Amino acid sequence: MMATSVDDRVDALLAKLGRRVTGPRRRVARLLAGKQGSFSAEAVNEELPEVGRATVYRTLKLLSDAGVLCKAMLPDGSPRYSIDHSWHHHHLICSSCETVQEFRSVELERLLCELGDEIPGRVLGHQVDFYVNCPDCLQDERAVEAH
Amino acid sequence: MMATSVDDRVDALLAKLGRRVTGPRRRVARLLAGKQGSFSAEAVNEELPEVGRATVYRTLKLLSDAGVLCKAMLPDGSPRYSIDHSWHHHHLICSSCETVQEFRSVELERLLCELGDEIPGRVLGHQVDFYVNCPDCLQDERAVEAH
DNA sequence: CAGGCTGTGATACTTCGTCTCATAAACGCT
DNA sequence: AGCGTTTATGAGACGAAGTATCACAGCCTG
Repeated sequence: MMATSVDDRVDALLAKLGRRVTGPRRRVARLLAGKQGSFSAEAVNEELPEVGRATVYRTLKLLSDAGVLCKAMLPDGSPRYSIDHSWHHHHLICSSCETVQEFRSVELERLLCELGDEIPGRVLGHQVDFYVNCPDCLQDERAVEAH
Repeated sequence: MMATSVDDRVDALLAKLGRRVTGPRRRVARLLAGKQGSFSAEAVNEELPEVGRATVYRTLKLLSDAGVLCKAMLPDGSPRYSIDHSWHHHHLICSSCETVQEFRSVELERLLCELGDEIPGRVLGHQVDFYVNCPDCLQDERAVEAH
């Protein structure tokens, strides 16, 4: 059944990590599975009053570390989580609605890799963010302009 | 005289912005002028106990907006300020000592610009961060390994 | 079912930044 | 220089976001 597939995947993930399968973790995972776009830790916390705040934060960190979630920073430094759909990607961050979208470019990746060789020291990773106004927000903007 | 050159530049900047030249602003600017590398707002605050916290934050924002300082985010989202030496640049962030360095590449800039055209919506800006272990930290690491 | 870990949740605490507001300082004008 | 307007300051309250603590619960193994 569909209803159990999320649980199954969470079970498998936790087993792989040697962590226990618990009610709160399932509840968080189920909520996330049903979410579109990006969300803040605090939003998750508010939507799950039956799960303690500490546990929400712990679980988000757990899932981030496991690569299920990915954490992006808004321009002001506040984190947003989103389901990690693809292995290595970058972000399109809407400055207006604060939504985060994934973005990929083979070319970009290749260039960044080349540049890494010229950088003194050891390169651990990189991050590219585009700050944008997403199509939806542009639409709204036009609607406002037209009264 | 050398002693007044920092003040002169701050005076000119503030005049250009239509802001007042005040003691606290001079004190912050003088401190920053003598700094190497990157620093947190709180560090500046601690080094200037005679300047109020709100004023330190306000002045850092002022100088950031004016392009004198530039604000980079550590992987955990905490901001670091550094003197902005060149107009458009990206960052090398050491995960170990948390130092931020400037980084520039014409090629990268061109590619990012091209990619911007393909992105749906309006692109406002972009940001590229490399997470590294800087040469100094690698040196220290080797020293530790060798007992 | 006993005993040990792991996980949980209430809550205190910390950190970082903003807001408020009475006071003080800067600056243009004369 | 003195005056009045405007802007800036600083003490402290406030708020948001995340972490630490710790007693207790519940899962798992033997």
